[in-house]
Amino acid sequence: MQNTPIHNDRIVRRPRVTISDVAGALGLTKGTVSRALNGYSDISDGTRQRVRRQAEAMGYRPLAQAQAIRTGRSRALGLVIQTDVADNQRPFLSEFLAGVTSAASYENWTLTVATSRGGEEMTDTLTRLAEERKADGFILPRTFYEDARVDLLRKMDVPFVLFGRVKNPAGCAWFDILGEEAMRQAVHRLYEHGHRQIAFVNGGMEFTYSHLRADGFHRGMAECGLAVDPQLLLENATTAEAGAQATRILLDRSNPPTAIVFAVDMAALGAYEPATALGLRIGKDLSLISYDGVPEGAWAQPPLTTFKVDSHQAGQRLANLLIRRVRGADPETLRETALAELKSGGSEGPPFLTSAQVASRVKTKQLTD
Amino acid sequence: MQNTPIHNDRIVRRPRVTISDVAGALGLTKGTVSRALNGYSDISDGTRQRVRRQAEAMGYRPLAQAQAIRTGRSRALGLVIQTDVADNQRPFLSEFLAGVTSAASYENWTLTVATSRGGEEMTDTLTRLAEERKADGFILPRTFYEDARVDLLRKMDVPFVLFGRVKNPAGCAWFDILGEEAMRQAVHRLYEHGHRQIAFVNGGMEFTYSHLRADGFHRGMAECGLAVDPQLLLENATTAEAGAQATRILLDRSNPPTAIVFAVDMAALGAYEPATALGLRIGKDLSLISYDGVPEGAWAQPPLTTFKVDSHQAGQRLANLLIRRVRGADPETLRETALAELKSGGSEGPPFLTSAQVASRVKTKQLTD
DNA sequence: GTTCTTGCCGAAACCGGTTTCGGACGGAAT
DNA sequence: ATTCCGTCCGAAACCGGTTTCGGCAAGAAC
Repeated sequence: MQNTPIHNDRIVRRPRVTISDVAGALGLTKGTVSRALNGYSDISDGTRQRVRRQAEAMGYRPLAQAQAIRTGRSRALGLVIQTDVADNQRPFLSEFLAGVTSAASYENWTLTVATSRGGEEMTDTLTRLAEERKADGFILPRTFYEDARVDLLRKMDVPFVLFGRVKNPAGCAWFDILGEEAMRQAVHRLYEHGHRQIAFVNGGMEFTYSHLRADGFHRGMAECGLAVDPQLLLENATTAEAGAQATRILLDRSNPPTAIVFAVDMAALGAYEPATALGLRIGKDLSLISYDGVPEGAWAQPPLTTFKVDSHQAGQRLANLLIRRVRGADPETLRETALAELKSGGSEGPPFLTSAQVASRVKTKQLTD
Repeated sequence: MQNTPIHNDRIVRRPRVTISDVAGALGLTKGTVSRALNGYSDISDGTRQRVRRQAEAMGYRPLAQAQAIRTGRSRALGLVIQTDVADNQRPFLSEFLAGVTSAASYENWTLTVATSRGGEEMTDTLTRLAEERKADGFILPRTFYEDARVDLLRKMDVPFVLFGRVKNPAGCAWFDILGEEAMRQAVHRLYEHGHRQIAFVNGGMEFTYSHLRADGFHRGMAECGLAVDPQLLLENATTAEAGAQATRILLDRSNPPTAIVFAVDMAALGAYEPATALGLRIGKDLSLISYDGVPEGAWAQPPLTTFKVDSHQAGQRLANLLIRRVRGADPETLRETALAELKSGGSEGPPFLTSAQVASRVKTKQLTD
């Protein structure tokens, strides 16, 4: 009997054009062809041209896997999505992926995706993907202020780019949307509407974006000559429930806000229910401006005014940056930012009530319930 | 000067444990170790045990890329997401990916993701991924009734599994949610509420699911002893706009429905605006039941009653099926289905009006506008 | 006319695996 | 004591690329 493996395998698959085929057709050796295509300096221009043309004509495409075992690089980007956090980025995942893969495939790269819940699994997954060379580098979405992934990849000397920023930016490349600028503009917009009592509900302080957006809010307030009332600052609201809770707290203050800036859409969406229950009309008695541009916002009544993030662009830029990073560019030269775009939805406008009137309406409503 | 490539490259990366390391530690050759680990019959049980243990102890993990250049398989699943269709699956992409990658990584496989707009690019992308062996097989989401991807992969003899079904199922493996069963139950539920005039708004007829859901609707109607009024059947509504348009048409009939079954959530969400504008209260004067479970549904007032799909499970099962398929299993043995789960939201209930009363209210409203 | 460069390419090793082939060894049959 | 046959492993080829090394030929320097 023949010597056979236990698993019986499928065979076939259309033969590919190999580098030897190209070399044979030109009467060269495969080593020469390889050097010609990879831009080595010891190949004459004439030969290089001939090789390029022939390879093109025969439809030769190097097998990334075969290259990888020698070079260690397989022309694959890595993306590990964390599935256990309340991630307002999720609705945009499709567009984000489209951005990443379109930029990647333009350079003939591909994208390897994995998921993880929790930091433990994240470390394992990143390590495994890097060691098995399923990814030459990583895009790290949703950065934390102090990010364990960054430490890990730095230590392993694996290239990466951040979607977002981090506390210690040394050696980091990134793309980010300037959320601080959006928050600043939100304050200005509300100020121009006539609001003076403006609250800010931030996201989770473990994320970098929360620190930045808080900065932006404070800057905006300062520029408008408004004092920030610590009573009107809340944190850690990334879900509708948390947003609702925050809204109730704010409206229960002695000097309730006439407008609230939310760092996160999902939290802002939570404001509708308690505000309505207290007899306050969104966009009139209570104005909201938020950030992200989640599709749910368009379905709220009135639709949520928000700063929308262009996820497709983000993915595209990140892929581009990472490819350059893997090819050896200095990370500190690979830093780009973009602005979020205001999508006015009707959840903000000139105040119909003063803070005092809001307070008394809330009191009244609470007594009658 | 040295002979150097144009791109200067990064070096290093922590050394891996190779098969030769394992072989050396045992005083065997790497060929023997390879056969031992791959279950060849010409290795004694004793040796196999020793090799297994040693490999485990040293933390040896074969490099999929290196295996691939000989075997043609790289332990990678392929997923190409079409980004140009109105895809109500998109909100679930994150969960779907989590399902796929968790099942894949359990078997030490990875996932390669690409996107495409349009069928042309789809063909190119699938071909490229298969030829470059970035994927050993594909998960095909969102199947069409007649699906070009299936024809292509059949011809190239590349393994695949469908998320959904197709017209000609020969040689196809799949996982699918029984949308027809959901539609059937929707009719029953509305019938029990007391509805007799039930409309059906289907999705795009190029998709298989639309044919199946139509079947389910008809079966449900027949089981309830209700005749299907062709005037109350519409198609090709997959967006809110299309759903709104369909709703206006239906309510303008001489015998308008008291309840509408939608094949797609996004279309159902479009019904709220025109119904409200015509003075009809959703869940009372007009009942809605739909399918998908998109998050937006929970934000509608009242929340949309819908059959929710478990995307995580779907991804998991599909990954599992595809791995078995690549390993050589007969595709016709790889077919699984699951049921969607009803998520009651308040958009349906006993009818407050008869069809005639709906008609007259619509007429009145239209005249006064 | 040598010798020294320099430009350019072939040859071969190498990457980390898989697979084929053949032979050493031991026990059973003759 | 041969012969024969399995069992089990080493050796080497192979997959499709990359990279090192050495050498040949032509032109420059002497």
